Amino acid sequence: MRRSTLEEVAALAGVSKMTASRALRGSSDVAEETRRRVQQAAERLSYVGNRLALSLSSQRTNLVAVVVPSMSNTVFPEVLSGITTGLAGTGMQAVFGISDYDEVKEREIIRDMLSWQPSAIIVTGLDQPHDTVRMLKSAGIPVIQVMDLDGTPIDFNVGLSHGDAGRDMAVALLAAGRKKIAYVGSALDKDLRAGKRKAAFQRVLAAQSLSFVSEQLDDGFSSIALGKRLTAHMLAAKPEIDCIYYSNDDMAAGGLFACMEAGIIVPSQIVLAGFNGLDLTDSLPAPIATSKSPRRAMGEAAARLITDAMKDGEKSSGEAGPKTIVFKPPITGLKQGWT
Amino acid sequence: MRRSTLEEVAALAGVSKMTASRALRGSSDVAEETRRRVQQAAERLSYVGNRLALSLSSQRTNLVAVVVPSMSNTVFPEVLSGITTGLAGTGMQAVFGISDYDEVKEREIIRDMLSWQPSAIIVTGLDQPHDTVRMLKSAGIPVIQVMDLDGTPIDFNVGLSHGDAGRDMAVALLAAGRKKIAYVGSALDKDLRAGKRKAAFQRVLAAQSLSFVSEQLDDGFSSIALGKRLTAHMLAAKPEIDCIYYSNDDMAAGGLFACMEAGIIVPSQIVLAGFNGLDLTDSLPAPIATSKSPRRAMGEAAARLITDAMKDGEKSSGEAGPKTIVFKPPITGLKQGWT
DNA sequence: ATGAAAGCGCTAACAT
DNA sequence: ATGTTAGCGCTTTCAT
Repeated sequence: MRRSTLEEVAALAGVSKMTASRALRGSSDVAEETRRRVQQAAERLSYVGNRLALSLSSQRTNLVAVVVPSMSNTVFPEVLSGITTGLAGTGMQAVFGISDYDEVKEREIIRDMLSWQPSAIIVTGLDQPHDTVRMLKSAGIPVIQVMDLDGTPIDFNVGLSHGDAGRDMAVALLAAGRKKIAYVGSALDKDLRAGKRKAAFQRVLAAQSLSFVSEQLDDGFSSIALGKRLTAHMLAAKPEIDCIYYSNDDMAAGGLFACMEAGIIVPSQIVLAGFNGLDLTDSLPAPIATSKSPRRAMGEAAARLITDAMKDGEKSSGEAGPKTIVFKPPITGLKQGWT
Repeated sequence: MRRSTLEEVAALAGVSKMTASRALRGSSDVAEETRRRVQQAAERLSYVGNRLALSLSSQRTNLVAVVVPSMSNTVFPEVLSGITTGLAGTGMQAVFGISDYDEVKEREIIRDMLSWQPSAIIVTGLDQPHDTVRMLKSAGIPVIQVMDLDGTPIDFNVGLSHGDAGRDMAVALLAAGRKKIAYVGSALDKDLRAGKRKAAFQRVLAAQSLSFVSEQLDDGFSSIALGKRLTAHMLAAKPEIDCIYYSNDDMAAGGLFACMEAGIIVPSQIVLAGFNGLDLTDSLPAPIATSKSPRRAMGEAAARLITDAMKDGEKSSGEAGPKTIVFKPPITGLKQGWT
């Protein structure tokens, strides 16, 4: 069953294509009677409308391209969810792409997305290679970089400083009296933001003439299972550790389960700290410290930035709102007095 | 900076639009020298290509529309991930939409997706209302319904029987000697598949003249925190319960944490059972029973069905592979001898 | 191996 | 309030 076209609807309603178009889009100056006939015709034909033609003709797609590194880590779907929510009712629609933490794939996906002529594009992080940045710049649309602030944005920027997050957590753990701190992480070559947190954390330690008493790193992607395994290893080798900083909450939750199996009491014997503030962390049988990143809010903020930019574009007005939106993730799960 | 067009690339290379088009798409009959000149021109202009025009002209988008109910439950991003993986390298590209478990929203999103003229569409479940089904049918493209098998498919179907899953779990729990079984669930009016599992579970109980000794239901979406809260309530009221079936693993994991806080030993005192087989379930400090649904594999199977259908479409050949792909989720986390 | 003409389905801009 | 003309940027088809 071939899809019916506007022309067919118009013919059935006995009007011109143009009138049919106006009627269906709810233009004001169409006779009520005409509108009804057109709508009935469209209904009868199950008319759907061809947005390729619409967008090509009108020169705007109302598409927002979004590129994230992964769908496996809950964090990114949550951001996407926020973006979708923020875009709801604006006529804009998000389209998602996954880069698999791969710069080359990311470039190809961005190119691909740009070929659909989106009205704006949201990408993860600030660490795109030069040629990707060049491509983004020459697209001539608002570019929003989300989730990270540590770097030089192309255009708009929404996120949090992972350097600050790592630093703050180190300060908080030291303030809680922890001295023998270890690190457990994974895929740091791919997850650059986790690397920034770790580096900042280490800088704080170094300032106190301290360093990680042990490190467990793995190439695989972060997961509860991996965090559990690496932690079990580490605890077996270095039982004197009194604190572990993890690349994120998944790993830290796994660490908690490893401690429980080893009969090590959290947090009195050992404090565990992650990053993200996954919902999970509020329900665990023992507290783990974490930085609560507002994923959904970041997504919504990015969406808002775009809708605002579109409005400003229309009015061709001068100033276009703030270019950077800063979030500060609070630390939870860490109480004083655990010395 | 306005986006450059094929015409501009062609002009810069000193050839016609058509030759430039062929050169960029790697058509065989273009002089090597010409091809080089065109590619250089494209490079110089950061030419990206307009897929709206391409698709409008060529009458195919190579887009696969995918509609899922949510991004908050990890399960769906995993399916999307599988679809993306399965589509990689085929020239097809997935586009995602979220229905928020709302039939009306779902219809509008499907309509919207169809307006982009996708080459195929994947939707979640078999329970779309009539008018949505009608719309899908009249789209004239392959329709793949995923994640559920209990119902009448429109076209292709990939998934598992939630009825069977609920039944099998009931049988297994009874075989493990559990008698006082309770149910904890949420959003059953929206998550129809969880409802199917529960109903089938109850049928098994009824056949043994049993029924749930207690039920805790909630309107909110499933989460670890909610599972924990509802379980704590239930255990306080009915300490004699020796088994709880949950609407899914998130809820069950929360249930486990509630038991741990209450000092109730899992699984000896109480067996907890969920659904999905989240990665989490392999690492928890006590086992919870679950049906491992192969989310990623289901996504990949759906993708494969589509790529096969496209090939068959080309050859215009008769038979088009199996229309239904059945997955059987194994039960894990449940050992005999817990009587 | 290259080019010219026509058209994909729609809307913008200008009539009337 | 309705219609006409032109064209969005590309590919298809047919020439050469």
